[in-house]
Amino acid sequence: MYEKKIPKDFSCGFTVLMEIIGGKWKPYLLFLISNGVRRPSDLHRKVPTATRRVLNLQLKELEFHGIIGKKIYAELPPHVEYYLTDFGESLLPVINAMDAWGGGYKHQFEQLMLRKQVPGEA
Amino acid sequence: MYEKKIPKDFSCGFTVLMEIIGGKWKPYLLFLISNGVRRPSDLHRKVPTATRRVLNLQLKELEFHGIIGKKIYAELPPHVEYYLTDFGESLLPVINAMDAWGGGYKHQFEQLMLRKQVPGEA
DNA sequence: TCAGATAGGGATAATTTTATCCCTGTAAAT
DNA sequence: ATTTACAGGGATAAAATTATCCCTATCTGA
Repeated sequence: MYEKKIPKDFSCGFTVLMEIIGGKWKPYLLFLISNGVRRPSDLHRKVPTATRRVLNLQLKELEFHGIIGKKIYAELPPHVEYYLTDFGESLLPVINAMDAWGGGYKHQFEQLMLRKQVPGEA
Repeated sequence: MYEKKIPKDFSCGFTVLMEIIGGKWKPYLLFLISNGVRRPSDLHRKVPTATRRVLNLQLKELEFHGIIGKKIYAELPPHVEYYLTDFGESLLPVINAMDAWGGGYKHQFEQLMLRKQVPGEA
């Protein structure tokens, strides 16, 4: 993936969690997969903003940690499907809690961000 | 802080949460502050790995979002104390849930990371 | 008077994460 | 025969985040 020069301290559970779901597209990919979007091309259609390349990288990391699994069908043209593992399922409540908290703050958050963008205005 | 070039989509609660606590030292700072470590210099002593500069930046962002507050005592030498706001308190359960999940996976995680480091070994 | 503690921040470098570009291969359809 | 859909990845650039270095100011104590 990428050889880190500054070692992280994984004695903290929080840091461990972040290592696993802390990629730009990972939480969204998990959401999609848990909602039945399984094939790489379908996932890409749902997240056209990201490149296939980038999605592949994030999927590979999720797979590395056993959050998702990958079924490769011996067909041509290629056919691949991702699925949430039981371990991955155990993550959903946590992600939902995070999303819920953030959702509650969203409105106020947007107000704040607006002020940041427009300090004096031209 | 830093003028971003690629706009983020904050319509998602998860993204909002990440914007708030997604800094390298922020969760740990929150933990410390919620446990009574209030003054900048004390926080730095607890996190000597980070520079005062960096801690200040992260603290400023937490303050910006109303997670923590700052009391400036009109004394010399300067005296500053941070505290968790009520809003910040509401974040603790979420952070705890995250930490708990990661803590449960920690052991297995360490095993995985070891293999990553030592593919074939010299 | 000089070191050390308090708190803060500008300028810039290093690190880490994402994005972009382009290439491989096969089968079905036009 | 050329295009399209499928899946995957190397090389490299850009963006974002952290880290490093150094300077300001005031008061206390040696």
